[in-house]
Amino acid sequence: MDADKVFKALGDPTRRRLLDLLCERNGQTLGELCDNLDMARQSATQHLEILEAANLVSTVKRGREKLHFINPVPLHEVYERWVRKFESQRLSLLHDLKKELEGE
Amino acid sequence: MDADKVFKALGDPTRRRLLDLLCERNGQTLGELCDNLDMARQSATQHLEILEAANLVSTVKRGREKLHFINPVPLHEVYERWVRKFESQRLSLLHDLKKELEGE
DNA sequence: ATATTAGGCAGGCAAATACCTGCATGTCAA
DNA sequence: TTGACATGCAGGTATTTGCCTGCCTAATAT
Repeated sequence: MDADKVFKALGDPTRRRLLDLLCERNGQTLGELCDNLDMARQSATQHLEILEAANLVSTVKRGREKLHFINPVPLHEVYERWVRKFESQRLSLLHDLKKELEGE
Repeated sequence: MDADKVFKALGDPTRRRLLDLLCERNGQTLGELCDNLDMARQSATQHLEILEAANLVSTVKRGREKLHFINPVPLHEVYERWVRKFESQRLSLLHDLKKELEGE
């Protein structure tokens, strides 16, 4: 997994919206996704390309349509490698702050 | 929580590195953090400002030093609102794909 | 067969981003 | 008090990003 691509992909609200849309109904076409986006089709295409490069979305061609499927695996890996690590610090934050304010 | 600020903040590798550094040792000064970054001090400052605006880092002044503390709460909220939601789709992906390829 | 529809390709532009340098301020220590 | 050190402030620039328009191809429908 390319963590940088995943984080960059998630860094844009339009792309998170796309993932949301696919979460509501998986396998939507480009056109269907565009209907919910308020931007030109080509702009949406570029966002979907970024999501695909990050492996967050997979596509399948069916006739002249392109179907989009969400892939949650990279998100889980991001969580495992990044979020959990920082969560374990949670309880110690206030303690650290206090110690520092007291001049250690 | 401003989800957009958090995601944007996490979208840069330098800022993730900063969080990593603070995870190793909380409460580091700007100078200490810079020593591990290979960029000008002012660049690091800008990254830290973004992390602070996203509430991922809190700072305390002690004399002429500025101490930085990681705040894992927004990360947990991001996980709750975003990652878990998509994880629940995991098992259905292959099923959806199969269905679509068969022409539904 | 031809019109319509779904999507791809190429290029162009303005704003945001991630760097930088130079100078100013405030704190500590000799 | 004066020099060294930690950080803040103010631009300046090159690259990336997100959006667009215009045209092209391929598949379906009439």
